[in-house]
Amino acid sequence: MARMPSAERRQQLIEAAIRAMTRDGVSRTTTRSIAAEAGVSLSVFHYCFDSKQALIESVITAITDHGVTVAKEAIRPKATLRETIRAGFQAYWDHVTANPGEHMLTYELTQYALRRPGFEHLARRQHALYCDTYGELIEQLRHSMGFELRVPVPVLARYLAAMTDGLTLNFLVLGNDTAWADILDMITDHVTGLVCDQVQPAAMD
Amino acid sequence: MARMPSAERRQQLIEAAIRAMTRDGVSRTTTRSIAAEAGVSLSVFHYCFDSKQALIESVITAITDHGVTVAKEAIRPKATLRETIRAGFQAYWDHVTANPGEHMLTYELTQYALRRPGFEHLARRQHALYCDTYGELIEQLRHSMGFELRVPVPVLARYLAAMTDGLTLNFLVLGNDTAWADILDMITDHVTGLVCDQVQPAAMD
DNA sequence: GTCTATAGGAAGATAGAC
DNA sequence: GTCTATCTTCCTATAGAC
Repeated sequence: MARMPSAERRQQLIEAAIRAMTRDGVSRTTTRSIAAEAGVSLSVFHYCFDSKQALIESVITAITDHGVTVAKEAIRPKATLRETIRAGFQAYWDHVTANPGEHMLTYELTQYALRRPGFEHLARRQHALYCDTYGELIEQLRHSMGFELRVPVPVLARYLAAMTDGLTLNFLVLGNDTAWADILDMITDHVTGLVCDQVQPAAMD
Repeated sequence: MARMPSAERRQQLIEAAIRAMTRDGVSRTTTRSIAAEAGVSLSVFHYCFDSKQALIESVITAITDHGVTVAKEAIRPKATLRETIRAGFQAYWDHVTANPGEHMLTYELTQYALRRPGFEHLARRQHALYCDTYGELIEQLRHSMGFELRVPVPVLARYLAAMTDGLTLNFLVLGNDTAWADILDMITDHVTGLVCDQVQPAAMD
């Protein structure tokens, strides 16, 4: 194999690990299968990472950061607040249905982290970042569209992070057998009802 | 060790497996550790179960049925619909905070089942049962307290199953650092607002 | 930096005595 | 039914040549 700087090899191994874990599940993914997926030998793996745990730590960080990006891109201002919220939920949901393996992997890694002593902080960082991201998106909308909320922003943010997580897991288990659109409509109504308008709701920033 | 009928030994091993998995996590629980927890030798394990997977199948079934029981016991009619709903959420939440390991194990087993070919049906059964249980509880309340809903029962049931699941996972990761009571209040308001009264809301069956 | 080869251990499952 | 002992396989990690 061609020689390559360590940093690049590390990135290559992280991406290979994500592919292998998405395909086979975290518990069935071995250092050998990751090295094979990356097209390198086993000792190259251990040249770049001290241990399997060190690699997984990098994988969790990468997956978490990517998840935050996905959530942020789901919000695109529309004509009304309701449409903005509904479209945001839909964009997130489209990502889930289009990339079930990626979301499945996220859950697996959360539990992996919770179960390894010294790794709990990675799981906490992941969920805290999601809560913070929702909080930022709410504040952003609140300022651009001009409204107040009947509940504190952190409470709503925590609820949204947890609730979407639960819907996602439920979809991963039960699949597309249900009128998910009805559920997204219902939570849109709920969230929309939590705002008390201060200016014209149709006005954009 | 004392001789024992197979059925009893099987039950003993299932309970030992649940204790070991709750303590160590599913992936770190071995046939040896289960046998040790049950106080029997490794070959007794394989005398009672063809394989580790066969035992885990029994464990998943047991855990799922227990979870349904917990959910059903959370609902106890109160003076008003709102109080009934709020107390139901609280009872479920008290169970989560008092038995985090049990709920954690439930999530782990769901993923274990999703990842083993031929075991997906156990994960689906688990989540389908939860949805059905919520559906039954809703119908029961609807008849005893006399009201109609603005959304179809299966939609609300699916939402409640998924949402509580998400809140639980969020708690398991982030712990008790938040005003969870505010979130339970908020979802109580939401659900209460979904009913359109047909008779006196304070009347009990 | 990358390779081949192997150390060292732990896992699931089985054999055969009692 | 239960035991001890063992088979077989697969894993992480390392050693040492190139």
